Amino acid sequence: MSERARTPYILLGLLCHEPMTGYELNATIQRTVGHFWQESFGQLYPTLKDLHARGLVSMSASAAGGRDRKVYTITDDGRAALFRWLAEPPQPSVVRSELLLKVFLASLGGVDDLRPHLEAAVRAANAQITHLTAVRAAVDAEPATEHQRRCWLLTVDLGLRSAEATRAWAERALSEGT
Amino acid sequence: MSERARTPYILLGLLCHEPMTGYELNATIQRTVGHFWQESFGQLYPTLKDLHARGLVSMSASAAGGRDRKVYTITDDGRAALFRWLAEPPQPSVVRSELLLKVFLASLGGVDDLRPHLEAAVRAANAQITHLTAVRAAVDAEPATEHQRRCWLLTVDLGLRSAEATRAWAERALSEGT
DNA sequence: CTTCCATATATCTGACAGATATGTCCGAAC
DNA sequence: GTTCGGACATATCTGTCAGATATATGGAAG
Repeated sequence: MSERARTPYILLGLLCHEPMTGYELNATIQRTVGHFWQESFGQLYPTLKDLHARGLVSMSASAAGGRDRKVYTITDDGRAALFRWLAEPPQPSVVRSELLLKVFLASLGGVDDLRPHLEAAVRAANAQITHLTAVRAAVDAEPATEHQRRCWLLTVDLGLRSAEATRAWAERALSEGT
Repeated sequence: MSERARTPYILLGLLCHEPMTGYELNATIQRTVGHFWQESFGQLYPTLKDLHARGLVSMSASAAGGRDRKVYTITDDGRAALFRWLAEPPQPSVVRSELLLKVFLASLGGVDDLRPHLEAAVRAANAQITHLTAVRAAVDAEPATEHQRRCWLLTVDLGLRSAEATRAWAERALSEGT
């Protein structure tokens, strides 16, 4: 686990609130930050193992009672590592838009191929707006401090603005498409 | 090279315009689609080798005259593969915003740590807007058809809208920050 | 009673970014 | 005239990560 890895920190961040299993961590990520952050089990489980080996989390396994279950709890070292990382300037995200690539390359094959892609983009943006509006409503229902809700709503807000910008762009491109 | 790989297609797309070396392909990518697509040499050179092995591009090496130089030209098979891919619906991009992750987790450590990150985001958005405005001006100077310019400008336009949305969001977050 | 879904863990493959290594050619400073 | 830096040019290696796959349990619906 080098400098660049970020999976450790989202896990440490969520474990600050309460101890969880890997499965629960994944579900929580999807529910709370799924609109701007994804994790996969292929990344999650090895990272938890590594975090445990480095003493940033502690683990309590309960194979008894049938179902496998490993509950992870953040340690003081883990909290320290997280806060150190949070203070560092965030690295710019690597963007790779397949939609825009196809728009750019559409100059090769005619705009007719492009229309379905733009229509799909409008539908996706609308779905995203619907989803984020529901998330925004859910945040208020969440048992959390006012400050926590404000930070969370901030992330939802940028998601909404981006989705709306994308929708407006795609609709304009469709109406202009000669 | 599986179904999911997209590096091959940007290379094929650019080689539709003119034969190029790997180095020139990288420079062209940065100049034309750098605002929404990046490539690295570690991905580019092996992909060109593979594309050649599969007969989607032809290669003409000229080690003579000192400097190494391999010029790649797209084949009919390459063009066919590209157009097949362009017709497929674009896969949604995986988003992973380190800035938003730190905003979300800021509920743990106080907003004071957040302000420098938001100020950096405003600066980055301004830089991006400046850059894309310059790109937009450069597109008109480019020797290309009207249709090509339209497709290209469309990608620049979404970049500008996104950057403006991000700037507005970050400025609002800063002014609201109690 | 079995089929389907949520819970739960784990590994493997392939895509990809970033770093590193190596070497040439050319123009400018010195 | 030579050395130094930057553009040109190729290539590989490491580590991060997404997605697919494998495996197994418990509970609810049918």
